[in-house]
Amino acid sequence: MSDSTTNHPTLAELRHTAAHVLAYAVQDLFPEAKPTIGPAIENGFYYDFDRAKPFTPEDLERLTARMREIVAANYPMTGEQVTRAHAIERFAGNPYKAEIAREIPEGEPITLYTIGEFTDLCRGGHAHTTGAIGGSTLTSVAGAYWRGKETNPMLQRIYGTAFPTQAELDAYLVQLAEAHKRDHRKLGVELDLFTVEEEAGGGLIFWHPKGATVRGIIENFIRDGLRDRGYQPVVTPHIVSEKLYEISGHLQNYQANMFGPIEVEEQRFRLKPMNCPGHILIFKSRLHSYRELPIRYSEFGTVYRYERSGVLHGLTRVRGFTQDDAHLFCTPEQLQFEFEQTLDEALRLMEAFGFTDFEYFLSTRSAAERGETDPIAEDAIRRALESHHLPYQIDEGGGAFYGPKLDINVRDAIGRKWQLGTVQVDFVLPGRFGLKYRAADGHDHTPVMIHRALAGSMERFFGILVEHFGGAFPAWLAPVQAVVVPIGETQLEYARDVAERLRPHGFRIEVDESNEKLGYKIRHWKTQKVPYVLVVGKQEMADGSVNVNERGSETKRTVTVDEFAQELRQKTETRAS
RNA sequence: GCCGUUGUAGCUCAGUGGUAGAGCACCUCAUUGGUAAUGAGGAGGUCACGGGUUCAAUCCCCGUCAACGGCUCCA
Repeated sequence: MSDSTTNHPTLAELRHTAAHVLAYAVQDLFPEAKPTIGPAIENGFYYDFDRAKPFTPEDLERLTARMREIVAANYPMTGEQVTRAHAIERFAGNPYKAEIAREIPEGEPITLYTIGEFTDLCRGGHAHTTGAIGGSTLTSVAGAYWRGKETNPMLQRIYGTAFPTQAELDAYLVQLAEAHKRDHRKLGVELDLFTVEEEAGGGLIFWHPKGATVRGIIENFIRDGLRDRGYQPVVTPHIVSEKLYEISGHLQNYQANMFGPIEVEEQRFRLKPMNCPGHILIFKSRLHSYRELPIRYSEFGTVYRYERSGVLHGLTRVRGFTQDDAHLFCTPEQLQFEFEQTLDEALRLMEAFGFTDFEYFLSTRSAAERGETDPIAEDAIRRALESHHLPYQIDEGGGAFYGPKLDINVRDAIGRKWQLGTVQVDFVLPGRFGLKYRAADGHDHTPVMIHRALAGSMERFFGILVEHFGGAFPAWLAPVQAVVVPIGETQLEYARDVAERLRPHGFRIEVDESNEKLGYKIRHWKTQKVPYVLVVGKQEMADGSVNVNERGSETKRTVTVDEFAQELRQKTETRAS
């Protein structure tokens, strides 16, 4: 790094500078706390301190006030290069800093940076002065292990964020509030979509009628795609003999994520953590000719994986979930085409659900796991990405234990990233299970497998959709598409009649039979984010119409029931947003 | 699992060492109201659970459980 401080700092440099400012403030107010490391991160920065007592929210307030003074003082950030011996001596009272100084490779410069009365061992990359920080705030405290290792001492981590201007900080805080409003856990309760029940245990999802309705629509969409691309449905058990997972390698490679054994009549069973072994057994149950390939088995397969209680989170990190899973068995020659078809289908799915911003990761197996087929598998993935002109990043060692994979991440409506689909190439499991097909040469050959889940898990996909749409599902997805609201009791029969005329079209229609005033009823359904409220009063009853109050629109219009049906049909068929 | 925070009505939250409150939601009655909250009444709580201190604990202390924020970001 040639220039370690700059007049036009990047956001990361600015935030790294803010981390120094925080450490300075901590040095002033809590001199006993030992600073360790404090990098910039995606949405701000943190700094870890070794201190016996945790920081309280009041401590954060005091620190924020002190940081403001340090920023206002506009201290210049000055750097100096020192010898290793000097650095180690300088931080003799701080074993963490001393450890870092000792570990800096020979030949790399060791630098100290100072603002005001605070000097830190630091690689550099800062704003020129503390005054460059226009807006900064501390957000939370958390425990964190030194260097992320559970066996190391726990430090106190303070999180914060910083921006060049106060206005940008304010905008960020507004975005945080927006994210909070869209939180699928909150909307899940408010819109009666799903719950996690304490009596049942964490990480297990109860889908209420409205959530299950949306899930059904998503599943139908996926099923249509599977049918069109020649997949066959299969169904496999949730619990099978442990022996199956010995053969597959899951017991050796995946045990930490599996629920423990269940013993029945001296046989050990396991809840399935993945669907592939089951699908493999179906493939293996009889001989296959090369003429049958590719064989594509699909299943909405529910799997159970052990996750530590502390990491469970709403619908996005759970212990039981259903994958839109499928396994393709093909010849090596067919691999490339099948992989590309799968990628096409993944893109069709995500675009239909309103995602436009994607990131692709090619995850390879770790050096220890790699075999001679890995380059072939990786090449298939790379060629598929390149033929689609899709940019991608490489995640080394992030692959499945049986092979490399392509992961697709999306950005939602407020810019957050989520991992959705995964497509994996597997030369390993077919061999382990002794899978064969009879080739044109009359000999048996081992097929190649593709594992793929495009939505990933129904739970996670649904949770992401809830946040993406902020609970306001487009008409084709909404659990209730329209509510017929009579103004007074005398229109109730007519309202029911309207609903009965719409339902045969397959529309999801409710009638508001409550004894409330019109304004109340409108408000209720608006807060429930129903796409259409159909108001019917004397006039509408007289001419067989409905007054359409559409979500997101101020204008009302009166149309016949048939006209409305046509409009809703059109929106549903085109999956209009 | 580990660190921190929080557990009071279905939800959001007040509150006190002397047996518990509001708003919304729910139920009943009146009202039949033309586009985001009609009025009145009612029901609803082992104050997360277990132990301790105290004449007395929802409140203080200890433990357990759960939820939430983190525990990947490397001077």
